[in-house]
This record gives sequence, C-alpha cells and structure tokens, in this order.
Amino acid sequence: MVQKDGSARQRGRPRSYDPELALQRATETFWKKGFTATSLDDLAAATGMNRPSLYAGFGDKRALYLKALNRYWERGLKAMDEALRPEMPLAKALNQLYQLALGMYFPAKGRPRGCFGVGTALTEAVEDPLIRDAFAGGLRRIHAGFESCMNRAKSRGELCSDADVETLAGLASAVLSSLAVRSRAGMPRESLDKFAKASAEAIAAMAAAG
Amino acid sequence: MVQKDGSARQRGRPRSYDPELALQRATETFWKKGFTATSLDDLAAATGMNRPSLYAGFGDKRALYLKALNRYWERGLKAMDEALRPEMPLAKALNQLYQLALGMYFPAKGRPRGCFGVGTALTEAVEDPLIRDAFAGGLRRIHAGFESCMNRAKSRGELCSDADVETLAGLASAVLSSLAVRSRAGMPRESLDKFAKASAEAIAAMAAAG
DNA sequence: TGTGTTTTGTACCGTTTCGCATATTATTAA
DNA sequence: TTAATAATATGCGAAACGGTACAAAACACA
Repeated sequence: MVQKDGSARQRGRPRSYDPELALQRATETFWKKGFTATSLDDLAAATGMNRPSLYAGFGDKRALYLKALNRYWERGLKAMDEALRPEMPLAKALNQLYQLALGMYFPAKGRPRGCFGVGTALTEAVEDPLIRDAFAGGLRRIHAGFESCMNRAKSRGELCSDADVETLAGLASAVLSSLAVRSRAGMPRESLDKFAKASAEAIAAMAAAG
Repeated sequence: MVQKDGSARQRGRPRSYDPELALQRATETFWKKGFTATSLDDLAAATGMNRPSLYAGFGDKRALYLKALNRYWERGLKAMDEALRPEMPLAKALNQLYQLALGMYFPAKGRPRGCFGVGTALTEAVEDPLIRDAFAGGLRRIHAGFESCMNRAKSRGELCSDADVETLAGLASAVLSSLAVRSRAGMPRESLDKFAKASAEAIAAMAAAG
C-alpha cells in the first residue's frame, strides 16, 4: 500500500500534527530561548503535541534541535542561492542578500532574534560536536555561496583581475555574521540596513579596484 | 578601622576565596557551557566555593553572570584600546587587534571558545533585557574603538579625505564578529589568522583608496 | 464487526535545579 | 574570656527537568 507521494499508508491511528509545521514551531521556540533554556514542555506547548509524541516523532530534545538546525540551514541557504543567482551588479546582489537575512532576523512580530545558528547553536558548539559541525557546515556553505557569487561577478568583468575572491567572500560573510550578532543584540534595523548597504557597496568597490 | 587599600576591615570570619579569581573561574565555566547550562554546582566546583557563599558574594546566577560579562568587556576593551593606541599603520594595528582577540578565543588549553559575549550573552539576549543591553554596550564600545582608530589614521594622512570612517569601522568590527563566531564553530586557527591578516590589509587599502 | 497497528494522553520516575534555613567556624572588639 | 560579627558548611525543600510506561483512542484491513 503506497500513497501518491510514495509514503507507506499509515495503518494505525493517524498523526494529529504536521511534522513540518511542528518543526517550524519548535525552531521558533529554540530561536527565542536557546537550546538549553527551552524545555520539552515549551516545545510541546509550541507544537501542540505532547512529550511522548515529540519523542516518537523527532527523538530526544537534542535530535529535535539538530533537525531544526539542519532545516534552518537548508531553507536559508536555498533562499540565499536564489537571491544571489540573478545576474546583477555585485553591490546590489550583496545588499539584496543582506536584506533577505535581516528579514529573518527581525520577525514580523516579536523581538529581534538574529540568526538561529549564531544565536543558539554557537552556545552549544564548544561542548557538542554534532551541533558544532552542523553549524560550521552552514558557515562553510555560506562562504562558498559568496565565493561563487564573486566568481560570477569576476566572469562578468566586475572584478579586477587580481582581486582576492577568498578575502572578498570572507568580508561579505563577516558582514552577514555582524548583522546576525547585532540584530539579536537589539540594534535598530534602520542602522543595520544602512550598514548592510554601505558594506555591500564598499566590498563591490574594493572588488572592482582590486 | 580602615585598611591601607581603603576597604573596611572585616570583623567576622575572613573570606576563604579571592573574589576576582572566583569571578574569573566563573567566567571560564560560563564561557564553555553558556549561561543556562551552567549550574550553581558547576560554578561552586569551579570557584571552590559553596552555593551559599556564591550567593552571598555575587547574588544569584544571573547577577553573577552579569558581573562576569561586565568584567569581560572591561578587560577586553582595555586590552583593545592598548593594542590600537600605538601609532602604527592601519593594517598592522587592525591585524594586531585581531591577533589579540584570537588569543582569547583560542585558550592555551581546552577547546576553542570564541568570544564570551557572542558565545553566551547572545543566546540570552532576546528574552533578557539586562544581558542584551550589557552585551550591546560592549559592541558599541568596540565600534567606537575602531572609529577612533580610523580617525587617528585619517589624521596621519593614511585615509583618503572622503573615506567613510563609519563604514570602515563597521567592517573592521564585522571581521571581529566573524572571528568570534568562526573560532567557536571550530574553524582552525591558521585559517582565521590568514583571514584576519588579509581583511586588515583589505580594509586599510580601501581606506587609503577612499 | 473484530484484529492488528500506530498514535495520543495521562501519569509517573528518578534526577537535577535554584535558593535558602540552620548550625558551625573563624575572626575582631571589648 | 566573652560577645558580636561575618563568613563557611551541611543539608533541606519545592519545583522543574528529560524521558518513559501504560492504557485509551483512532485508524486500516480482513
């Protein structure tokens, strides 16, 4: 017995929750309070599930957190790629990406929360190898994304021939880290908007000048 | 009855701990595990004190953490000012500061831990206004430190007349944030050394070019 | 309708948590 | 020596924690 989507038809009592939606709600809860300060009761309340269902569906708290973190990177990096893909001037592409990020860091309602990874995984990273590696993997992919963006700009002739793509990507990534940190620290969005725009233009100018 | 140092002589049983040393040990414990995951027992073990003494000496866990955070900023920013004060080329000054920071982020023994504020205060920043403000204050002072460094370089004639000091300081600060994040995420020190040096030179070149 | 299967809901277990109450110890002042 | 003071040490207690056992419930299949 197989459904249209390929999943085996459930024989027993059907789930009363949507796993994807539950993971999203769990992510939002971790995002605000961090991994350790978020209790299973918090997660149960946020998802509308009870603890045994949480456990059966996602494993223990740490496994659930890791799923949330991986989902965050997957979705965030996909959005990043899409934002950087269109052919446009480097400064504009960078600023567009920063605006996309700031849109996540400042939710429509609720307090500013910064980047989920920086705000929650970083704390656990010293003592938890899996969380550390999952987070570091995201950082590397962000860096790679900026690098290929720089390389595309180079092939368009926007970059000086001896421009250091590695360092340029590092700077672009550093600005993103800074936005992640400063937004969670409560700095006003307008000042971060300005900083993002000015940084994008400065990096593009530097790339052009070599 | 007053001592040479001006403190009132203690009438009762003398302290068996050094408050400054205890605060340092507490800081190191928070640094590794984060605020929430650090228990009073962890702190008692690290300081050699027992819980009631901890409570009497520093207040509750949150008050102790805030003292640790303020002490961290005070000492770190003092070291930053001293590293940036000597008159030297901008690239060299920036790189020296980054090296100083990396020295804190990679302890002599134990796992890399990044910046204490970024690694531990940031998680609490969304829901705890006092921790958020204490952390944000440090960020602002770092930015101000970079700004005055840029202004000194400008008065030496190292900067183009229309160089944007604000953005340059923002980029310098962003590189520091990036080092704080990436070191705690487990990136190897050599790669961060290279990134710091290349960024310092790129920022200085940008400043010179305008 | 009954049987097997899977999820849900309740309730609980052992541990850890923070904070404090109380008694003890070490020192100063009288 | 004695009283006053201020710290330490022991240990309690209520609450919260992560995790799970168990029974009831909701479905597919026969």
